[in-house]
Amino acid sequence: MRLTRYVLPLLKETPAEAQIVSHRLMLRAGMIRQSSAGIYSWLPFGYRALQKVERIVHEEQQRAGAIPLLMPTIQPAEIWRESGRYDAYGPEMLRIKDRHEREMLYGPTNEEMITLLVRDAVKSWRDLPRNLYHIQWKFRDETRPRFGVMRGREFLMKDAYSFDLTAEGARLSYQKMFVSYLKTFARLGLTAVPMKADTGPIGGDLSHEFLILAETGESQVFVDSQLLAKDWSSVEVDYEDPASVEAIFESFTSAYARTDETHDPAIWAETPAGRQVSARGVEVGHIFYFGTKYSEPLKATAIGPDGQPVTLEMGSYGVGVSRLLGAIIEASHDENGIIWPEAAAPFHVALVNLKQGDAAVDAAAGKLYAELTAAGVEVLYDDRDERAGGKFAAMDLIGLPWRLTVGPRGLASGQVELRRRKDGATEELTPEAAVAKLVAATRGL
RNA sequence: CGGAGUAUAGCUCAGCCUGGUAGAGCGCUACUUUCGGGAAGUAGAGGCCGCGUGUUCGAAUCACGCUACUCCGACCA
Repeated sequence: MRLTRYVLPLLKETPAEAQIVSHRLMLRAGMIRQSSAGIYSWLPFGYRALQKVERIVHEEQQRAGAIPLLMPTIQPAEIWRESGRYDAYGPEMLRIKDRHEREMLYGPTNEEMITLLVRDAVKSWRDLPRNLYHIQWKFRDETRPRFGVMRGREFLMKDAYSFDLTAEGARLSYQKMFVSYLKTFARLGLTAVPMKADTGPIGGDLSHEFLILAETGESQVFVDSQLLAKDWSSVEVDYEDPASVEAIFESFTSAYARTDETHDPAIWAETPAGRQVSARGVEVGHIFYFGTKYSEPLKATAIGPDGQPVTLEMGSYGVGVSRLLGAIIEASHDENGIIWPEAAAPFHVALVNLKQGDAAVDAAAGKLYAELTAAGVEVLYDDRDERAGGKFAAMDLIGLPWRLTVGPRGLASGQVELRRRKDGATEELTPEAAVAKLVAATRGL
């Protein structure tokens, strides 16, 4: 993409409303603009990042056996009456009426809707287990939205729902999603620590929140450093093998990791003092096993092998996709701007033409742009007629993983400059070598 | 939902106390010089001063009402 043909409204100064760094940087980098409290437009650059994250979530869900579908944002009130949640949900639910005075709502979550779909579509134990998910906008009318997309009212969420014949089966479904979350967050360059969460009336140990450690996190967390020291980036699993899934689940849940909600000082004390890490965290995922809480009132059953109907065992699994964008930036930035993890970066490379209008530089940069693009590398080509300092500052702000600089000085000796955003590592190399290196570095993203 | 604030140019803000027809910096447009880490000059464009009512000869400024937004707290992917 040529910057002169793009829409990337960068802000030099920090907008007054932004309190935390990710919100400031998302506004300054031209990713989002607020529409009303807790509701945002995603500008082209932010939308690309959102799509990158979405794609990774899709891939890891499907790898774990979940099946994508798409349910509506607007739901009829009656299905919530059927589950008994319509009155219980409270003012967080945005309730609306259509022209026929029918009561509708903007979905804050989809348990009812998916349960009804599955009730009609799944009749036999042979059709189980199943896990269905979608990535869809949700609305929760929070009393106090804040922190940009970290706590919006409208937000993009991945929600998966598992259906099993038995509680043991549901446990495996739960563990598969658990592992899938580990892999999803790892691909995004994040360490999202699974923490024991409240299970409500169901009880048991099958609810976890995944939190990214960040100073601006909303929750206080307590974690055994041994858990943080694990290798998060190369979790290998065979989803077809329950023992493999279980082993990973066990290895990531054995050490102490809790938020202030479930924190128990007595148990915490059993963790050696030298390993006790207390920090702040941002919740980016939450998974539950809740048994027949919805299948019971909504009468979702399947005929078992013995010919008798069985009420389905359910779990639900959420990832705050739009929130993840904020969380990634909270976890990865410096004083100059965003530092995108490679997998989430809106573009792979910022190609900087230092002397727009100079025939030799234009030609060299244009050739690099064409070759990289043809090779599948996503390039944002800064072909604006700006001074070097302004371009560098802008590119630092938007934080693409690589910056390839072409200028008359280097070109005189046949060199271009390749700089890595995350550590500033810089090298001079030929344009051909730069293309080769970038193609190799971005392969498989 | 309790408490506290804010609303003036695209952004950051001044002006309001003490009423007299709208300001700065950045950004934007044109030109000149400059040009490898946010350059300088000159000339421009850009405002129902959140909305309404009232007071007044006259309201960005005073009074009342409303709306939106932000912050602190209680709650949430």
